[in-house]
Amino acid sequence: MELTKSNHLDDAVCPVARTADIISGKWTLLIIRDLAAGVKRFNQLERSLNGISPKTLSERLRSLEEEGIITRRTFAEVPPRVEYSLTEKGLDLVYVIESMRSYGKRWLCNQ
Amino acid sequence: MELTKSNHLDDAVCPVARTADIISGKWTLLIIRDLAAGVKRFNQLERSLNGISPKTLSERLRSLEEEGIITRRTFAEVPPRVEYSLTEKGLDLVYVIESMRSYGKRWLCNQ
DNA sequence: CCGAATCCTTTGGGATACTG
DNA sequence: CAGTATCCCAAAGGATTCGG
Repeated sequence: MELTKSNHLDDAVCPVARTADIISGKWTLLIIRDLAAGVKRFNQLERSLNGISPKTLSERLRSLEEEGIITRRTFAEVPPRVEYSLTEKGLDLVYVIESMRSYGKRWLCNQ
Repeated sequence: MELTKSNHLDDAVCPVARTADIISGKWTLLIIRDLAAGVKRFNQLERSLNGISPKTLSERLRSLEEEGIITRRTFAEVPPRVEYSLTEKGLDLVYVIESMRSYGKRWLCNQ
C-alpha cells in the first residue's frame, strides 16, 4: 500500500483529490448509493434521502449528470416521468462506497 | 455487491453516511493521505498541503484527533516539536483512499 | 410529478497578525 | 515551531413558493 508524495503540483492531478472533489458535497454519495440499488425517480430520491430539499437534489443530479456519472431519462407522459440511473462511470464509484461501508461498519457503527 | 435500502432511519446509522461525515471537509482526506506516508510535523503538513491555512490545518488535526484517527505527540524541546501519525483507525482509512485513487486514475486522470 | 425561482441562513475556510 | 485569534467572504444548502 503505497501513497504518492504530495505537493501542490501533484495535487492538481492527484487522483485522490480529484475523486474527493466529485464526491464531496453533503448528499452526493448518498444519491449514488441509492441509485446503485437501481433506477429511481426524482421523488423516490427525495423520499429516500430524507431531509434533502428539492433545490439541492436538483442541483446534485444536474452536476452528476454533467460529470457523466448519472443518466437522466425523460418520458413524454402525463404526469411527467423522469428516471435517473448510474452510468458505467457512476457504477464504478460503488467500489468506493463499499470501502466506505466496510470502514463505517468496522469503526463507526460498533458492529 | 449489495447496497442497503436507504430511508431516514437507516441513514442515522448508515456506515456510508457516517464515513462520509468523517472524511468530508476540503483537506481531511489529503491530511490522512499524507500521514499514511509516515509521521509528520505541523509545518511539514502545512507545506505538503499547499495552500492550507494554519487555522484550517489546526482545526482538522484537532477533530481528527478527537475522532481517534490521528495521534498527537508532543516533545518537551526547544523549539517545540509535535508529531502527528495515524492510529489503527486512521490507517484503515487508507483502503478508502486507495479505492478513490483507483477510481480517479481510471476516470478522472485520463490514464 | 418534476423541478425552477427566490430568499435567506449557516459555515467552511482564507488572510493575516500575533503568542508561548 | 506550533499553533491561536480575528475578521471576512463565498458558497452550500434549507424553506418556501410557483410553473410546465
